[in-house]
Amino acid sequence: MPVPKKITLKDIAEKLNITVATVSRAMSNHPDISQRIKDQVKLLAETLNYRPNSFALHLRKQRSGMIGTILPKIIHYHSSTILSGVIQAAHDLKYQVMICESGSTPEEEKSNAWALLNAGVDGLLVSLSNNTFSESHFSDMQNEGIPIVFFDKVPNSFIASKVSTNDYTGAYIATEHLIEKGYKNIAHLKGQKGARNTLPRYKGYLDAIEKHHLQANPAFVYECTFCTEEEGYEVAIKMMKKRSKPDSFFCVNDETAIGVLAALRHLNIKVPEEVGVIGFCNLKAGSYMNPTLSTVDQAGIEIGKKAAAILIDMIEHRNDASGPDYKHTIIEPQLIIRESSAKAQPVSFKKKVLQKQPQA
Amino acid sequence: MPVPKKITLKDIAEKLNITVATVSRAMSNHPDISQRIKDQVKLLAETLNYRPNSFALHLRKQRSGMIGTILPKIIHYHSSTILSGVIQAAHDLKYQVMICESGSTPEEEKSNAWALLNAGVDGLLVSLSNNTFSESHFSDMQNEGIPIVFFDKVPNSFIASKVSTNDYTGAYIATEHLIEKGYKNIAHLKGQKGARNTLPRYKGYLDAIEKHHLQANPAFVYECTFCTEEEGYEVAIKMMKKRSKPDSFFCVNDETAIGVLAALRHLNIKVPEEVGVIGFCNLKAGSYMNPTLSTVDQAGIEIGKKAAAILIDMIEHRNDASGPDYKHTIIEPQLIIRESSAKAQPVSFKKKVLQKQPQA
DNA sequence: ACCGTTTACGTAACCGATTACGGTGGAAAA
DNA sequence: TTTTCCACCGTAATCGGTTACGTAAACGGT
Repeated sequence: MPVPKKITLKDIAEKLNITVATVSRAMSNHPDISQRIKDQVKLLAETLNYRPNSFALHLRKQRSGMIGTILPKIIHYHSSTILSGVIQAAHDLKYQVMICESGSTPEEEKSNAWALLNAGVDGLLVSLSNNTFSESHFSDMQNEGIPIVFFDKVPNSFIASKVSTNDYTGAYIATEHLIEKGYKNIAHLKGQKGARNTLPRYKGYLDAIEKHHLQANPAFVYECTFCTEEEGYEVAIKMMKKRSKPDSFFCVNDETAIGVLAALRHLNIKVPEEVGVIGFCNLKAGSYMNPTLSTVDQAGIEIGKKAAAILIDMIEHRNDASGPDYKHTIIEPQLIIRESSAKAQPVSFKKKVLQKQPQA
Repeated sequence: MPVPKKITLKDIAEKLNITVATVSRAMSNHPDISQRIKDQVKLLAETLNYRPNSFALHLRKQRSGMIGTILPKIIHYHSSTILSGVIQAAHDLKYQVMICESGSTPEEEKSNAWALLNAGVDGLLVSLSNNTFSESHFSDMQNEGIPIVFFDKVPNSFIASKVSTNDYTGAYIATEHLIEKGYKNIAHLKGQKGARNTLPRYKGYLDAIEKHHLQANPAFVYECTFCTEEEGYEVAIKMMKKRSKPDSFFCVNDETAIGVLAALRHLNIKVPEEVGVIGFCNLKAGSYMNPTLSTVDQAGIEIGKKAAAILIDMIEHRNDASGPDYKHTIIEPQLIIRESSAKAQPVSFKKKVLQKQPQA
């Protein structure tokens, strides 16, 4: 197929016997250009289907209006939710989004970052892989003046702009919710050893228990290896077959919580009457369960929107005199109470709550 | 912060008292350049952290190595799976992926397409929104020589390269599977009126029934409005309360199938012993159900990979003398048999199967 | 000594836009 | 009539690379 040659300003200029400069100015309504020429140019541009060459514009402006996004895996519900937020915010600000999957390896992550920069993105949005412990390549980029915002899975010590959910308070309110419902022996299925959110969630769990003067039982805490439904199932079966068993489960994610629900069903244990369960992530699947799964929602859309907005702000103010002030924006997660934790409240607690809110 | 000036070939040339042309050639190992100069240039480029300006390269080559992807919604599991496939294939071929969400409106779809082209993508990957009935804007682009591949939700009559799953055979094998399991009164929850896959799946369902000499019962066919779990639940409750009720359900998607499962559970009907259920999509949630949900897997990764590969092939051969041959690549879906349809086979059918495979 | 070839680099055009600066022609002011 | 000024458009530099073409020096052969 003879690809139709792309129309350039030069083509229009030649047909009208004027120069490209005049055409360019006519297109952008420059006051120096007569109305007659403007009309001619615009008409011809319209009929020829002229569209400016983006490559030339990018070269001239030294900006592309594109941001790059790197995340471990897209198919995770949480990831795609965040990505959706990124895209929405970016589009509102007239930016396009490029995307890479690091597949949880630091090497891919690094090569993806450079690939995106080589493709011409104005800035980078990065959700770290669980296996990334050195952020040196990102500091190189920062030193070169490339705007970077970390989101969701953010580095601990590395100084940069970050946006993430508060894993600690998420775990805290989930655990506290179970306590308020009257559960006293709360088990916790921890995340993997390396995972970034494992410790904050564990600490939130511990602190909520301590705050409410309950005893944390180390036998009720299990560190997951895979964080899958299968593992949740097996762990719950084991725990519930011991003599000293928990009366509720706070799980590091919804997958394991769903496994726990399956185990309890298998053991003919009533949820939430006998045992309560709460997860973390607000997977769609949780609302399909029987009973439906209580969980913690991480407001993925908000994380994505916020991160993109911050990045684009950095891009558009990168020449400002004042240095960049790196901030860590923390999005508060929200409790989603469904059936798996909806036990009737013990009377004592109802009283407490009423006392706290005298004019309920 | 004083953004460090980006190093260009000019900087290197000046420091070494040579011209940019020489530097350029030295960097690309041109035979005309002496080893001494090459060494000097490469060393300096390394120490100065030189990286070529992508905008200049794009302008020169008139190609960016980026492809644009438009899909209705990313958070759908099926969409993100396809997207993942697109990214994998694109990266293997050294392409980057830009992405837009059309949110199921033709206007967004159109503006997204132009926005991607204005951003400089070399080609377009499009999954149509359900509400897109006119593909005229895409034909404009095609006429301009812009490579476009439609995937997943593809247009019917519009002539272009397309990649999609075979909805017809997917429905056929799902229905046939139920028949082989001995179910005889198969209900079908159809998709929405407008949706692209509604009719093929309906036809696959009908043909499988006819092929096996069963009677299709119009009372067992329901056209969904929302295709949600709730709707599946309500429809199943209604159907199962009538005098003449189905003994199995083939649902247009897993959501409605999950709703049907919930309804049957509520009615204390045993699955799969009394009633069989099969969905379509292979959502993760289906494997969490009790009983686990049989379904049809659409091989999203394959769709994405194939579509990206075809598009990039079009991009890289767009100047070939022969015109583009638009092909419709059809990916065959796969039956995922789980508990919700795993009834013991009737003897007659076992015989049949054994007869068909004499040396089993 | 003369000429052709090779080696190794420079010159300049090009990709397609934007824009500072320069120039011309005509009308109004002096 | 000359000067001035403005309206209007052209010239050329620029962004940062690539590459066709030109050319100086060195080298070898006769």
